[in-house]
Amino acid sequence: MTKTVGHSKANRNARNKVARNTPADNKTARKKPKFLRRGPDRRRQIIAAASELFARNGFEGTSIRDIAAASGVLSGSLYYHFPSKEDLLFTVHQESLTAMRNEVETAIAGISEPWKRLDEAIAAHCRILLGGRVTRAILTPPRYYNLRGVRKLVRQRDDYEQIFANLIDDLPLKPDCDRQAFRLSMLGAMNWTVFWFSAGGRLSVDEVGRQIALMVRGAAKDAPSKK
Amino acid sequence: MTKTVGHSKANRNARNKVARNTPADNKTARKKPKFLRRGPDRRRQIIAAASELFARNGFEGTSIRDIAAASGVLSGSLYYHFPSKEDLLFTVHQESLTAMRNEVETAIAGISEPWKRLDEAIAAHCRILLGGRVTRAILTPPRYYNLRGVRKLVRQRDDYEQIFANLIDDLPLKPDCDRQAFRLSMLGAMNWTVFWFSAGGRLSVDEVGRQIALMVRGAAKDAPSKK
Amino acid sequence: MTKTVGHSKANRNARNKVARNTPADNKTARKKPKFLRRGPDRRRQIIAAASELFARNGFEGTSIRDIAAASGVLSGSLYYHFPSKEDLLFTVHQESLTAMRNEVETAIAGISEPWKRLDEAIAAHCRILLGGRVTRAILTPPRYYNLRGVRKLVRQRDDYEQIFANLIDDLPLKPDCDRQAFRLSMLGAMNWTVFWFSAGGRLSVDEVGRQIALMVRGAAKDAPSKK
Amino acid sequence: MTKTVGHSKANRNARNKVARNTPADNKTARKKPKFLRRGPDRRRQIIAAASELFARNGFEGTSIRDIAAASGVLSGSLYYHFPSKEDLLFTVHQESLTAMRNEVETAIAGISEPWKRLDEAIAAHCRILLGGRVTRAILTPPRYYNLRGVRKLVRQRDDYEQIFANLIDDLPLKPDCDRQAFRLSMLGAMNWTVFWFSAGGRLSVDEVGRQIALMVRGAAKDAPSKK
DNA sequence: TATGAATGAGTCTTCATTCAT
DNA sequence: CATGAATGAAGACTCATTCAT
Repeated sequence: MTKTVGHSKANRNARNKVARNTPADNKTARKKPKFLRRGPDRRRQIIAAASELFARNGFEGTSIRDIAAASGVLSGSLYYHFPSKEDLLFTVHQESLTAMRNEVETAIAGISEPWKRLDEAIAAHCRILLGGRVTRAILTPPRYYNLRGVRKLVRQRDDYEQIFANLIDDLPLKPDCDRQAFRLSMLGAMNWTVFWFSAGGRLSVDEVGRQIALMVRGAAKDAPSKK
Repeated sequence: MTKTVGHSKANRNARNKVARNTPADNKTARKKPKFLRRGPDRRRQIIAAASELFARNGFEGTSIRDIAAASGVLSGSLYYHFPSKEDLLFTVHQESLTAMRNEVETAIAGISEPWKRLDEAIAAHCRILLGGRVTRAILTPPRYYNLRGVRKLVRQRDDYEQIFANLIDDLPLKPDCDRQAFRLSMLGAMNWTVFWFSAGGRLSVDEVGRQIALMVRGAAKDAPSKK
Repeated sequence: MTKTVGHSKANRNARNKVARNTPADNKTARKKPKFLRRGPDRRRQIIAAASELFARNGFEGTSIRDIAAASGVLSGSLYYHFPSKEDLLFTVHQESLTAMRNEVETAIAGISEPWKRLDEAIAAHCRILLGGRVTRAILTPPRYYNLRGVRKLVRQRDDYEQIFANLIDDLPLKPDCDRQAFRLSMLGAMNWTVFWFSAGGRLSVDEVGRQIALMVRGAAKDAPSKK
Repeated sequence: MTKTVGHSKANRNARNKVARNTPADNKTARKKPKFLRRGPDRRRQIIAAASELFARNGFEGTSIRDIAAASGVLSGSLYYHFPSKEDLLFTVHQESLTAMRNEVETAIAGISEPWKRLDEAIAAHCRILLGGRVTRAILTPPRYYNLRGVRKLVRQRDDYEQIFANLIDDLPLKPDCDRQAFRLSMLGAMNWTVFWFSAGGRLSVDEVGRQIALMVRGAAKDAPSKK
């Protein structure tokens, strides 16, 4: 009944080093820039490849070799950069959430009208989500990984979603509207788009965001339409 | 070092009937209850177990052995009932969709007011979804299976969702509201609940449905509140 | 390095019963002819089906279920008639060899000229071999089965081939011709036909036999020797 | 009860070089000689082991684990060198055919008398066949593999056998001798030797070849025909 | 840093065999 | 006699991971 995941001896000990490997500190950790290293950053390449593959095929559906191939490396080499597949997932997550946070915070900066702020946040969230640069795993944190890892993951995600919680707190909503349910439903509507949106289809990314914002307005006390 | 997969503990409660047959007590309980679980019940048991596991862990995240163990059989025995894991998934899908269709159609039968019909449909969808009897896989058809199989799957799901399309067609919506986007967003809000709803939490299943219905009302031309 | 074949508990004990199950004594062993039993003889049906399948796909390439299906039974039922797959093979063998022996002995009966006798024996051997009623396994006794079984098999085959040894003994051959090598090469030429002969092709079964007889004549005393 | 597969004992002598790496002594000999068997030799070792095992036990009768064990590797490692068992078979085939072609072409080079050329070709074919370095599978292409693969196999084999067709074309044969049947029967006589020849027996490899050549001469124009 | 090669546990699946009915 | 259902060992293959070079 207990499923084991891999045989990752290095998981615990090695994770510490990398887990907080934000873009910030791999700038400092870079040593001996040999002439052999192509591209500006192998590590970035790997993250990008992993991000896309995880998003497309899921965590279990993506093999380390897939990621390696997409990064132009052999699978063994990945382990120089990341101690385990799970760690790579965590990093991808973190990067994704950071990117989303940036996008959303930038989008709402300087706007004060509450509904307008929400509109922009929704638009930003959809924009980055459907841009294909973030991982589907963000959205569906697999509950079955070892707990330590997932807790961190979930905490990060919750931190990000707190932005929306704050936005919603500022909204005048009908009294029987539960703000938590509202937030989660709204995020659901947005996140779900990854399963049906297709680039180049009838609806543009922007239009998708606009429609969700439109739908969500309804909970307002007086259901005001956008002006 | 082997990592354990978290939820393994949580499995117990959901499987009391079957749990007796785990490898652990094989040694003592063997041989006697073999023929007791015969008949078409076995098939149902397997479908139920698979449904739950697929829902919790995804298709790739669920092993045939997991399903077998949860059904009180050995892995080889599954193949007496289903020709392949994929086939099992398809069956689970079909059953899930049939169950959902029944629940929803029953719920809206005899109701004529369009918004009320939608309310009931939402409630029914959430009810069955969060009852744990349907598979997350319905919701996120993995694109990478063999195409023939998936096409069938997607067609079935689309057939089901057509119910909602029809419901929405009858709704008086604001002119700038795209009915397709509306439907997909609404389904997203509902389907996403499987990722955050927890039974016994603050919100009941019914309340969740009510809140989604509430949110969604906003897109109405005049945003009428429930009476 | 040691491969186990199945988990056939019943092999030894049960084999005794069946191993000498010639057509002769299953006529006596037949009891209670219920109205349910279709066809003259289930047992024969199974042997026929097995014979053809072994011949076409080899021993490992044929599953008990294949044989069962081809006999109109379920796999479990085969075990009423034969204690194991290997035993079935042995029976098939025996039947094949008996059939071949009959065919060959009939063909040469009443002929006295040694070369003519050989011609007829070759023709008969090819006839029955290419008639599809005997198993390829006769020809290539897999050396890796449990020794007891194979030894019996090989003995049977050698008994049959003794007919040819006798035929050859009567032949006036060149002094440097080794009669054993002659026999084995000739049998090789004949047996190999199963790998290339195709019914309905340019050459008839009879013609194939004739050509082999023709080729083989070369070893005659008065054939031209190497210079 | 588990049956052992006979020849397992006979494996030892043929595998002395590698046998050290069997599971048995893994415990003591581990970790040290890992990198010693690197390089393209591994590939050769695997091909050699596979060739022998396929020849002895057939394709279905040989497990990937058998081959791995005989190569001093674990089964998973084979897949680093060959993408599939079938692919390994194809490679073994190709190597075998190449080896045979070389041997035969070398043997007949510089000889002009047609019968003498055939004698040498037969000798060469038998020599390499009975040297144990080629696979029985060459000879009996199992018809049930995926068609694409088998077709390639068969084509290769036919290419090789074309050498003999050419040789035979130069032969003055009796008018009623079918040259195709002659070739196939002759090849049958040769190929069949793998089923009866035993090294160290009464007949040497060379003698076997000589005897087949002798037998085959019968089809010569001036050999005595049937009366 | 990267790679080639290996590892070993795990995956899905097949199959000979058993046995209660 | 036949069947439906199960068993469990083995099969081919995958994959995260390791490590000497």
